[in-house]
Amino acid sequence: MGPILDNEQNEELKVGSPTNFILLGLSSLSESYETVKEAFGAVFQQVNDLYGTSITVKVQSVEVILTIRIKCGGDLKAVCMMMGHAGASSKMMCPICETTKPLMKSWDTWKQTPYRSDYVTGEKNISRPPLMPNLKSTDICVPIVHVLTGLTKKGMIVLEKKLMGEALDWDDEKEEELREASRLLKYSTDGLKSIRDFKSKVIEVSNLLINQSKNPKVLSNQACSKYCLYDELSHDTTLDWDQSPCSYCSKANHVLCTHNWDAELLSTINTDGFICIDCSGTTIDDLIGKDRQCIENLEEQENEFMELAMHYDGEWKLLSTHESRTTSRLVEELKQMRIASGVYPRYYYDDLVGADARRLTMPENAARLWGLVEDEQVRNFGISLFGTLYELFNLLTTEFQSAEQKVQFGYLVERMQQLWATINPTETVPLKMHALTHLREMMSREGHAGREIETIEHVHRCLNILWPKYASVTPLSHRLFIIVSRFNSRNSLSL
DNA sequence: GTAAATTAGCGAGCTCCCAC
DNA sequence: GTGGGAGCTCGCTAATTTAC
Repeated sequence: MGPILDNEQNEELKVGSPTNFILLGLSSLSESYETVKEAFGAVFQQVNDLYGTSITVKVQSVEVILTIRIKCGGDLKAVCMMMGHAGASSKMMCPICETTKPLMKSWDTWKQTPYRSDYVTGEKNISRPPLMPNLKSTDICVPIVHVLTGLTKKGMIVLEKKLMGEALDWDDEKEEELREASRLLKYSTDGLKSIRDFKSKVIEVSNLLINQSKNPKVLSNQACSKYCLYDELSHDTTLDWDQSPCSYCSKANHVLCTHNWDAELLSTINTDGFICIDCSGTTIDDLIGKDRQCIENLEEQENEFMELAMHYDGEWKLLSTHESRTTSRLVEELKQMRIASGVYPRYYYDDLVGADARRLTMPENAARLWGLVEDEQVRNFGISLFGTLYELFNLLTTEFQSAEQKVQFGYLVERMQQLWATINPTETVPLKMHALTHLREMMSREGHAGREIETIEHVHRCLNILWPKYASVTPLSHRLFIIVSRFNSRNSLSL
């Protein structure tokens, strides 16, 4: 809820600042009519009852009576929901006026926009009771930037379909070369990454093999004497084999084959917890079986290691042409390749359209885009269209208090609609273009206050970010308290 | 200078609703 | 039942920043 005061406090109010807003409620439910009504029905009822009532306030020490006005705003979907409207796809698609879709199919009739006089459930696509029935159609405000950016984007899509196919004369063969280069680049970068991963895998496997083969507890002296091919060496008296006493008795019957182990390695062996054959209750056959299993496991590990090593060799040979080329360099090479191609590939076009819609309102960008179009007349209209949008955005950054600024706003909206109709004479009028007409009237009537509605969209976005951020805070009432505290009485909101 | 981490932007896919 | 328009979320990618 945002109070907009027409007194000396006005100077401190910043358009679009959370300072102007008091958060009355918060819900993580879906934006459907039923859930919103269930969650906030009582609040809407109270606000609705305030409509048209009077309060006495002091303005410069003089008591004056003010009549409370209630304004409803948000994106078109939210406005439709508030007024019980069926939605933008319905026949009488506008929640503010009684225009119909058929009228929108012609640029000659689309401006017939008689305001709705009432909101009767079951009539004129009002499918549910309005959440605030006291509100009139003139109380509905449309978020300005929301509409303008939407139109910018929509305009680009329409123009893309109509004009770009003809405007860009590209070389399909060359484009395929670039696609191939992109695929190679991806393979190269993935390959370089896989080599890094492989190196760490080699280290991991090596450590595993060393650790496993270091375990002396596997081989008992008896088992070793039967199994090991170097039995005669296993009793080498130059080595002290009996350094591993049993944990439960004094026996130290652990022996290792000298073929595999030298004194230095033996000194690194940890024999803590060793249990002799007698105390462990195992048989010689058990131990031999265990030994065999151990050897097989070792062989499996070695085979895996060798396979990886061979794979590594193959990978490296394949990627040797990219030796010393880092990811960044490869990316840069591809960029240069694209530039050197000498055509306007779709990549270039994608970059242009993929940018923020607002960026396209800059005259130089509009000129850059329209420079691609051969048709001089279309180019001129296009530049004018985006130039007009640019001027509209600029006007919104002003105080927007003087009559001249309001007239200028109306003129720019009119000009934009004319240009749009000239460029897209056979296109159905987009809903946001229709909303622009209401927006023009609203800005003229409400002045700078009309822009406050835009803040609602900002608030919506901020809350969508804040809510999951505090998801772990319980109980729910505490979470709500934190979020509301962050929101109310702040000059700015940092997320 | 390079790699890792972070951030912003975009498109696919979704729901909802209505017209045909 | 199908298609279209509106807006939303999610995941991917590119751009940017930060760390080494």
